[in-house]
Amino acid sequence: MTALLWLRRDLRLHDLPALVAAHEAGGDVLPVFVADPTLLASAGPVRRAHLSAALAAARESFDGALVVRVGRPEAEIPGLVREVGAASVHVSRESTPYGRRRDRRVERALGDVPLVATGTPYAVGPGVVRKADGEPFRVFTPFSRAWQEHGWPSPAPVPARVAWRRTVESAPLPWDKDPATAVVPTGEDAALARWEEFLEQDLADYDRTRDRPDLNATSQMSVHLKYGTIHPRTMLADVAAHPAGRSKGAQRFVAELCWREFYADVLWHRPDSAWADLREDLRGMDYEDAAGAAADHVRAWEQGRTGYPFVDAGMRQLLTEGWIHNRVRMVVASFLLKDLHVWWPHGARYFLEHLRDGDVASNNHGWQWVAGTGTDAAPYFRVFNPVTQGQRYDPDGEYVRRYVPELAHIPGAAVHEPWRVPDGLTRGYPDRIVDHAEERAEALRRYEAARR
DNA sequence: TTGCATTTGTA
DNA sequence: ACAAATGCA
Repeated sequence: MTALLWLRRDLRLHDLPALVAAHEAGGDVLPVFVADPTLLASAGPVRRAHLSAALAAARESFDGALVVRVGRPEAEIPGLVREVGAASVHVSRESTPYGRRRDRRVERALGDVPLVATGTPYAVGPGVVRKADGEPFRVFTPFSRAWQEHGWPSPAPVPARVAWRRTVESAPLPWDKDPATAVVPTGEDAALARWEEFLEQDLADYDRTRDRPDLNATSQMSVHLKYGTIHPRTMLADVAAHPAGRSKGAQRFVAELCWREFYADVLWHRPDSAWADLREDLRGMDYEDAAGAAADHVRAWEQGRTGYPFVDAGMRQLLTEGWIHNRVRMVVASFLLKDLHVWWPHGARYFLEHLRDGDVASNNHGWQWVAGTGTDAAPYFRVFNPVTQGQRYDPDGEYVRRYVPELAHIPGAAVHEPWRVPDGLTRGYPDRIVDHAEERAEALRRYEAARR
């Protein structure tokens, strides 16, 4: 008897309840990944290349047994079940709108063979934490308190001596590596190695260093959470057992993990919030046409040529590394939304295409947070100043100079305002495409008009 | 009902 | 200091 272990965003061996369930089914286990053309279509070359590398690493973790198929899951999974005579298919429960629809389709196509969901990619399953009246939370802080009080189980043990099924042909991994991917190690071993490094070097001071993109002090674990090369429950257990586990830094790190859980919970309750404004009263807001009148502005934003160095450094980090520091994500998002008056889904789609850690729940709700259309009250003051943000969080200008070579000749914090430096704009760096003070006022006007 | 909290900007 | 909206207990 064979149990299929269908991996989606769980490319690991440790702390994987669905693997425990597949093993306990009693026979051998066949791990499979289905490369779904629908999901691949929304991913740019960086994410596809990273997925390919993660699959290659997972195949090693699974002792060579991982089978990869390319096609629609509702065809590939039942086909593989027939091919090997599997009695059950085991997965982690999915919580995104597309994933939930897909799993319903696969369940129907499987007929009598059960699709068994065990666990989720979260410490607490989306939909579980509720207010006293049973309704979901709409604000992060109360959610995080209830989430902490609810708690989570210990990491799941790796079953001893899993009998991997090996008689099945696998498709080759169909995507090429790209230069950016080579610099970010992937796979379960790499995830654990990076995690240990972060615990040792940066956890204790995380509350003070996390907002500094010049320091490389963040965990860089988002990509590992995205592909499931580590489970957040493992991370929470390691933080709790760490000497600095009760420090301000550790508390802050746990809060960041909680943001991920909160946004998955919001998406669980409101699948439409992936691409539509949660706040209905702001749905009539006046936006610029990103493909029409604002096309030149949008292209400048995408290419990192807005004339605002902190914004441009972030957008160039995205293009070269497939990743942006979180503080800078908020600043570049605010610039597209509040300075260029473009609707947030345009930015969210661009991020998902280019970010190697692109995750619908975290990414799109993060964009809604910046837009002020999301779950938070208090959007009225949420217009980031691209210059003062740079001066505050990149105080020596090192982050800007790292990504914007046309400004490398300007020392110190002066790099944040090259238009005030005599030879600041002489090496090909553009002048500001808009005046921030004017556009901030315009954004507030549009916000007020929409609410009336 | 009322007090509290809110990844910020400008004065 | 204050802006000034909203969810939550």
